[in-house]
Formats: sequence, C-alpha cells, structure tokens
Amino acid sequence: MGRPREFDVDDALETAMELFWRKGYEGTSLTDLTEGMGITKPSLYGVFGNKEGLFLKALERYERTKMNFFHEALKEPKARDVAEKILRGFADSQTAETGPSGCLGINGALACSEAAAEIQKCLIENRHRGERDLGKRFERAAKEGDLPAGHEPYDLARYIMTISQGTAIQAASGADRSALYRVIDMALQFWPEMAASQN
Amino acid sequence: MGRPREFDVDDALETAMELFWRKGYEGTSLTDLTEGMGITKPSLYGVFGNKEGLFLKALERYERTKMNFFHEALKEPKARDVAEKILRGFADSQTAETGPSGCLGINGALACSEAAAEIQKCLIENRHRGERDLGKRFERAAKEGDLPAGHEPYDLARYIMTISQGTAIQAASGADRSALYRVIDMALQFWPEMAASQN
DNA sequence: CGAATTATATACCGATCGGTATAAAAAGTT
DNA sequence: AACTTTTTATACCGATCGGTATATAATTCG
Repeated sequence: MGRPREFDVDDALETAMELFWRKGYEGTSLTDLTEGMGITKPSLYGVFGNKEGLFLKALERYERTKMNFFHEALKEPKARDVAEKILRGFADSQTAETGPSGCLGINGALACSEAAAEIQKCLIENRHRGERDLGKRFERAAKEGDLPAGHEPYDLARYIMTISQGTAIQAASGADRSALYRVIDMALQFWPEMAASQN
Repeated sequence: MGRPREFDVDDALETAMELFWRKGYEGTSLTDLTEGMGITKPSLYGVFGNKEGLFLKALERYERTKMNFFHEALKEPKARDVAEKILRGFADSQTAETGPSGCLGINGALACSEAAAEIQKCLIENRHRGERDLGKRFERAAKEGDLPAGHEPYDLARYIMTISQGTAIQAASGADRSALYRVIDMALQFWPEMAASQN
C-alpha cells in the first residue's frame, strides 16, 4: 500500500556507484547524486538513509558485481592461476569501457577530511580483508607445495595486491587494458608454472 | 620596506604540504591550512595566491625535497640499480616516520569533483612525466644491452611505476617499510643482475 | 615626525555542503 | 467516498566552503 516508488532502486544505486567511483566519496555531492539518479533528496534519504549509507550500499554492489572475480579466482586449483586471475580481473574491471577507470575501493576515499574518516577506514579494512583472504589461499598452496620456493604466502598476497593497486592508479591515469596486461605479464614472470601438486 | 612578515614562508609551506599529503587537495580546508600554518587567510592569499597556488607550490616543494631520489636514481650506471633505487626511494618516502604515509602525488587528487579537475590533471601529468623519464633511461639501457631480454623500455618503466604506485596505496593502508621492501624484492626477482655493459 | 608601504586581524561575502520539515500526490483498504 | 500509508516536490536549515573588503599595526624612507 502507499504511493508506489517512481524509480528503480537498483538503477539508482548503479548510478551512485559510478559517481562515487569516478569522483570519490567527498568529491561527489548530493546534487551530483540526485541529478544523476534522477531523484530528489527526500527520496534518496528515504531509501538509502544518508550519504554514508548510500556509499556503503554502492560499495556492496561494487563488490558483488565488479569484484566477484576475486573469490572465484581463489577457487582455482593452482596458486599461480589464482594470482593471474586476480591480476587480470582487477585490470579488466579498472579499464572497462563502460564505467569509470580505476577502483572504487581506492578512488572512494584514499586521502580525505575527518568527515570521511569512517568511509576511509572501511575501505582500508576492505583492502586488508582481500589481502588476508588471498594470503590464506596461498597458505594452503604452500602446504600443497604449490608456491615458488623461498616465498611466504602473505608476502606473495601483499605482492599481488600491490600490483593490483598499482594498476588501479595506472588506469585512473589513463593506461589502457593492454598496457596493464603487459605489466601483469612482467609481474608474474618470476612465478614459474609448476608441476602438479606433489603432496 | 613595509611591515615585516611574521611567519616563515618555508615552514608554512612545509605544513601545507603535509596537510595536503595526508588529507588530499579537497579534503584539506582553508581552515585546516591557516590553523596548521599559524597564519590568517589574508596572509595565505597574499603569499600563495589561492588554494590552488598553494597546492602547486607545496607539490613543487614535495618534488624537490621528497622525490629528489628519483632523478638521482636515473644516474645509476646499471638499469637494474636505477629500478631498485627508485622502488626503495618511493617506499622510503611513503613510510617515513615523520610525515604522512603514501604519496602526495596520488593522495592529492586521485578522484575528485570538477572543482579540483585542474589539480587532478596536473598530478596525472606528473606521473606520466616520471614514467616517461624512466622510459627514456631504459631506452638508453636497451642500447647498452643493459635490459633483461624480451622487455621493452617503456613497459619496464610502467612496471616500475606501477609497483611504486601500488606501494603508495599499501603505505596509505598501514603497511610498514619492511613489508614494502619484501614486495620490492619480489618485483625485482625476474630482473637478473647483469654483467658489465657489452656494447 | 610624517608619508609610504606591506602585513596583519576582523568581519564579512555568496555559494554550496549534507540534511530535513512540510505538505501535496498517489496508491491500497474499508 | 473517506482513511491510511508511502513517496513525492518544494522550500528551507545551520554549517562550512573558498575568497575578500576594510581597517589597523608595524616597518623603512624622507
């Protein structure tokens, strides 16, 4: 019952996500959001709570729709394939023709005022979580004899995430996908294709 | 003649640089700046023009005092030493105990509103310039037979800059220097120490 | 001592920030 | 039709944004 909503919540959230992705949390004003989403401020606040709530919902959508490759990659049987799928997955997302360049998790609030400190903290934790998940996957690989000699799992995880964060800056600076792929090729060069697990 | 200035311009600029470094261009308000620098707005505008002028002067100071290792590194006789000095130089600067974490050139304006578009563009050009300078150095190395086989100079330059930009995000996320050093060790693993130039 | 010059402090400017109060509009329920 | 519920549109809120006008304080020159 009640008056029916005149806009699609999912479409509006998609637009908000793209705006935050392109302009960052603080760089995106409520006017940017309401004009882009085609709704008024009371509608926005009615559905999403406030700007911070909207960002968090947009981030959740981003993780669900753009970062889904990450947890898929963790399922690869060989650690090197995990690493490569993650690197190329990030590069693909960062250079998609539709949608902004770079990464929402980094563009969102890398350096900001105290007003955005909570968002910044949330994004940092997001990065740590990804790195930790990858480290755990590499711990398994170490037990399986599936890591290159002389490397710690969590160091490898940090390495892979560092490359991906670097490509995010590169993409935000105008680098195209093929350029990032060449970077990734170099980053993986030290990591030999390994024989089948021998545990 | 005239009333003498009551503050040290260099000290004030140093403070402004650190504020922009930590909070970004848009995240740093004039109140942050005047309170931090210990001067009033008319004084700030009298000496530095406006917020954008102040940022550009702070960036210039940053390049001069924090990025000086970069052009020093280009003078290394061996390309691998150039790469390593640059990587460790960035990591050192990004994790200095005094001063903010990360990189002013990235924290300053990665994603922002239209109001900061000019600053953003300037920082992107800054990154391109560094990459180009390194690429030129590697071109020379290629002629000298000083590059690992199968690598293009400008791809190598992008690779090195991507790692450094990645460590900037890592540092901004709390990673310490030793963690970044381990990343750098891995990043350079594919690049063998080469015999003396044979041209 | 003036006069000229520069820097300071205070108070203010219009614009925009995120957020909301109020009331009308559009639906279902009875 | 009347009542209830939800969403809409409009207008507004105090706070802060970057930037400046005005006047006073502090110096050198004559």
